[in-house]
Amino acid sequence: MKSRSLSSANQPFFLLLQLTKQWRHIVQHSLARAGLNDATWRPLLHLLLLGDGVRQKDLAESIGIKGPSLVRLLDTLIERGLLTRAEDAVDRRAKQLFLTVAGRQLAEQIHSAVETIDQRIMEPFSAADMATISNYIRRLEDSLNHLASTN
Amino acid sequence: MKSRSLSSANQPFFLLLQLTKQWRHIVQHSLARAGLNDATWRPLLHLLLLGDGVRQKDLAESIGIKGPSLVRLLDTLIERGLLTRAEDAVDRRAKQLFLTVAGRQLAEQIHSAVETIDQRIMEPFSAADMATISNYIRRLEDSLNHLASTN
DNA sequence: TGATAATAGTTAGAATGCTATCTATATCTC
DNA sequence: GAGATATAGATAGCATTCTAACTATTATCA
Repeated sequence: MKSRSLSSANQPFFLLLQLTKQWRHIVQHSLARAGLNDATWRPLLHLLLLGDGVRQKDLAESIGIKGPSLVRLLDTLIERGLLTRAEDAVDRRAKQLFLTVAGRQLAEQIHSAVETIDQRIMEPFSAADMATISNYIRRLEDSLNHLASTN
Repeated sequence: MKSRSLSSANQPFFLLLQLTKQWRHIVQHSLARAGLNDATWRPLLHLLLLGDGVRQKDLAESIGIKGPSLVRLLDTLIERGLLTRAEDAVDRRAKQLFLTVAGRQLAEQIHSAVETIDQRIMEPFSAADMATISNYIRRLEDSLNHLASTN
């Protein structure tokens, strides 16, 4: 039995899957070298960017994960003294999140490390390239959303 | 404390992460509707495309996962009678993989479902768009590989 | 040719995501 | 304002991936 063409392996989404996997790998590696060797860096970074007092729901959405996935990560980070959970005075169902001093310091380091990586990766691309890429990503998003909504 | 700009959330890799997540979600959903509701579709599809007799190592690389991740998936698929593992006569460390009749039938269904999804997603894009996208993906790959190799 | 390296696959255990379900609180509608 | 519905977060359990360490076999080369 001869193998048929590997058509699907050349489809954009297959390649993008590989690409994003490698990007995460590089970030992990760089953070590990800076002594930040676990994967809870995303909540810290996004909390830094969103600002203190954000709710878990909004942090989860910013990171791109679901609420329950975030809970365990936060538990770990709180255990390590990097952030705190506090009841929201306005809505007692909700919790607000705050970086501790140590958490903020770490988040700054992460921010700088990730920014450096992204800059280095995008170095070979011109501003026009970047704009084109953003545009294609937006169009792909639209197409995916359309397909998802019409089933 | 005011929130600073959400710069990193607009970086291409963050967006690509979301994009690929959604793509996988759509594929899962479509396969589930066709009665193929588990996530072992990728080994079957890639085995179909690579052809019978492929080694586990090569299948893992084709899928984009590591060897140990594949082992359990294959165990499950073999248990369900969809494929078989056989010792390679030439290299007795290696195993060759073969689709059963049922496995091949299922793999054909998966192939057709995934192809349909990709076609529908890429429908709004011209051939020139596709070429441009492929080119950008290749350049991003190169840049990532370069960064990974030079640390 | 015999010691050392490398390679294919497996096993064990951890990390990180998900869905379904639960509790507590808030909002909406009649 | 009471009952129905919706929302924020937590918990439980499953799925998918990884790394590290192990076995068996093959390749290298001194």
